[in-house]
Amino acid sequence: MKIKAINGVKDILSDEIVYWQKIEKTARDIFRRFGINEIRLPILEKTELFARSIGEATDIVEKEMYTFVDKGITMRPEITASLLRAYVEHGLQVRQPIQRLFSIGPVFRHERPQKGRQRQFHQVDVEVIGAQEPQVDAELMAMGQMLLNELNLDVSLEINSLGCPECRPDFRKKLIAYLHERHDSLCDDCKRRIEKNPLRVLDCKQQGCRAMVQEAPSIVDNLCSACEEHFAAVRKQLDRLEVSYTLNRFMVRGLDYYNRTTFEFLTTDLGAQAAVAAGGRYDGLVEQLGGPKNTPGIGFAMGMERLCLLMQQQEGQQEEQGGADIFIAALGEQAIAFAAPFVHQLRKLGLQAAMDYSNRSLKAQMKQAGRLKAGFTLIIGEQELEQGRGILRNMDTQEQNEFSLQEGAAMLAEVIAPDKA
RNA sequence: GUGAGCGUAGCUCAGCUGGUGGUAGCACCGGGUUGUGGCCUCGGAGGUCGUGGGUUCAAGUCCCAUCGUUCACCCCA
Repeated sequence: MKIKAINGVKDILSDEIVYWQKIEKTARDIFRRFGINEIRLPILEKTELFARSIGEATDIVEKEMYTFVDKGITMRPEITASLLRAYVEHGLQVRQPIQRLFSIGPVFRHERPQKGRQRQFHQVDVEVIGAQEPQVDAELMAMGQMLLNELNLDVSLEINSLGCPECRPDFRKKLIAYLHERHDSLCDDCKRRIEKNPLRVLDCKQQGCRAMVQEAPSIVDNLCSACEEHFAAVRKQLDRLEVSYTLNRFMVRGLDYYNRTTFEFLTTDLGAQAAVAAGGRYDGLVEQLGGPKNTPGIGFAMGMERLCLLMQQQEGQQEEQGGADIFIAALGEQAIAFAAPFVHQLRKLGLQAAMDYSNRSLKAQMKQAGRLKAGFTLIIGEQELEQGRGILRNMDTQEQNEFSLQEGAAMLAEVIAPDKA
């Protein structure tokens, strides 16, 4: 019985890794421009951290966490909580009142896997802690859009406001009352949601619920004046930054800590998994985790596997893996003995150099060189070794020249890759 | 947790109403080229048809179970 990877996790093989590297490289470059610094966080945290931040009654906490019950430790189902924990723990606010941080890594949720959804997946997470201005909300969305644009991805931005502890309870009551009146026309899931998470009904995919929800009271029409003002300013700023978006009055969040601005970057190309990035404001969460009072915050996370899928899917984008600078084909034990240190020297000089020790036929070695996408092949046989001259073949042009082995690796590097040597 | 589909070579898949598993494609190895890759050509290796039962003279094919997997629901990046 072969041992296979467990359900919901995936090996990322090297031909796919180019997409991951591109995402990370692009993200890091953009974060640099926006003054967002990296922070690396543990994957394991006290279970309580997630229960308190994400919410005891959320699906994530209730049934999706990988928890070592006997140790009270959980593998993070998201990054925001960990990042805020670190912020509070190290008192980062005293170094710089507004902290702009990002973190990249795996997160874990025990859900049934499907397209674009795994049990171990990876997020690029960005948080701006300590700034309450609506311009920050807009800036973050503009940055998200810039990032996705630079990855050549075609996505749309939807935004909404969820209000705050001032206005949401009233709206919630209003909505519950509305839903109760129409209880019979709701789907079974939504009947259940009325008490548990009434806002969720707004986001239901069932036709019947959808139609009914059109007439339902919407959050944006029931914001308190402070929230309304904030949201209006966010939208105004988005316009100034020329970020196009649509208002989705029915967008809600699955995590309890969100308030005011929420947003999602969506695609129609990933089946049921529309959101490639999502986030929102969480004023109050930092305080709730023991941090300074009235610390606002906002952030979002991007799903890396979803981005990878999209990159591969949209416009057949393909990332090419770079090839070797040179392959040394050595024929015979003596040539192999000579070539090995030569290859080592080339590597020291910064070139990607390769050879094969198994003394295979030249044909086989040429084939291998081709597979490695080598720019050049240096052929060293018994004869060449005796004469001190290798045959240097340009693999693209098929041109061949003699190369005097006495000239050494540095000269060879100069010839084949002057930019690297 | 719920529902549906699919498990045949490393990968992608044929295999009809049951009758000996395919010169299949890609990839791999070797020959054609006594020492030259990609293209071509010839050959080779690679499988207990997911597993366990059942029906049958006979099961990759039908039935049941089980495991795995995919998609969808729930939920979410």
